[in-house]
Amino acid sequence: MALSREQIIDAAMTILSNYGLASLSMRNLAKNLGVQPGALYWHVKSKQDLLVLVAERILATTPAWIGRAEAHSDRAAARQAALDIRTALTSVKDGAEVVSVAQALSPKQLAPLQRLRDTLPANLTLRQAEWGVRALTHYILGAVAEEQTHAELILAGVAANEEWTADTTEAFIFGVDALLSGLDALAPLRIVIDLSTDTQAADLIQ
Amino acid sequence: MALSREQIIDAAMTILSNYGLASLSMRNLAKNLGVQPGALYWHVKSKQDLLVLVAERILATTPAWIGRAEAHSDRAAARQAALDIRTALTSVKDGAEVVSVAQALSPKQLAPLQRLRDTLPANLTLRQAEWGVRALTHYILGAVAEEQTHAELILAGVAANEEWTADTTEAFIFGVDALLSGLDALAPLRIVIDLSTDTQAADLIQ
DNA sequence: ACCTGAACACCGTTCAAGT
DNA sequence: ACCTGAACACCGTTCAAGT
Repeated sequence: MALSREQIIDAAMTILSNYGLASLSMRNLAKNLGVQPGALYWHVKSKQDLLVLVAERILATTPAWIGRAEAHSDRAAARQAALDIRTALTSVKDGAEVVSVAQALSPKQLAPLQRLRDTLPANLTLRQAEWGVRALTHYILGAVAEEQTHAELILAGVAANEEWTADTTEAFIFGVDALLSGLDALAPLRIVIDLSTDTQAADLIQ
Repeated sequence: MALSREQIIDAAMTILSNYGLASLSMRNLAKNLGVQPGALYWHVKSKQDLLVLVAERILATTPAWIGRAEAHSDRAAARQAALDIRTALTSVKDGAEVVSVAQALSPKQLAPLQRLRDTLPANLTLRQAEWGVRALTHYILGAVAEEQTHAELILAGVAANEEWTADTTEAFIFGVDALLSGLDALAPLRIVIDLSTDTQAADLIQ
């Protein structure tokens, strides 16, 4: 049967889970699929292209919270969203790094991250909300990437298991809470105006 | 005259400035120095080793604020420190990515980042301060890396110059302020105790 | 439509041997 | 002490040619 794009992503995920990003080469991937390297390029434009697909797959295990208005502006929901993304990233070796690279290659292509916006304080400016999502995203990806590479260095016996390593979840949440609390504090005062009837005010908010 | 480690770092910085991280290979570096690739390995343990040295050089252009107690817990000082780090990173193509990689390879080796701690709220727990530095670091490196790769994509004509690109400094500061404000909010209440005379209290704080 | 074979232009690293 | 030459084991990507 003919090779498929989905098969390629599957094989990539397997390599990632077992050996990590360093082993995810097009040649090695082809070997695992019993195919010549060039064959992959009929299904996928480039390695960068593939990495974006893999990143989407990694984040796909994320629950479909949000997009639902009830979650909006709920601090607990935001914290939970961050934790869900974290577990998705942690489910595969070097997951955070893969997503980081993918997001650098094609920014804002990754829907689950963009959906963090709906959990942020509702009274943020549009620009502020955009900045807030990016700040949260940078924090999450950076923090989890550090967790993962540090954990792998320990497994390899290269690094010592320092004391701070232990409560990695607590540390993660601390950063998320700090960011969320700060976003709340920086948000403009909440002014109750019905924008559907007051179009002048709607303009002012940009 | 014999090659020196310093010369190698110089040449690496030149390549970085002119062509970016993708062009910084050991082989290309050797060619620029008029030397065989193997020669580099007498002065440097590995490419990873070199990247850490280059990262230190990039951050070395950072002013030697802090470490001075006056800066401690001053929000304006913290904001300025973050901005100084940002300009250091921006001074070289892919600077933020280089430092990110270096920091992933040998965490906490990079002094200027660690010195951010001295600008954080003084009443944070030791653990909290450590987490705070890491959160700030992740944010700074992530945000500046995005700025830089996005700017390079625009130069290459690959990406469109979207509207949000403009006030990149404003966006950066917004994130820093959010984080700092959040850290303030999460810090334990400030209790005025003279630890030099009250050793029991000193123990409690860990 | 889908893949092979083979090539092109690269990598990082090691190490005997030279000076 | 410092470097060359040459090799080892890899990369991503392209593309005529096959089926």
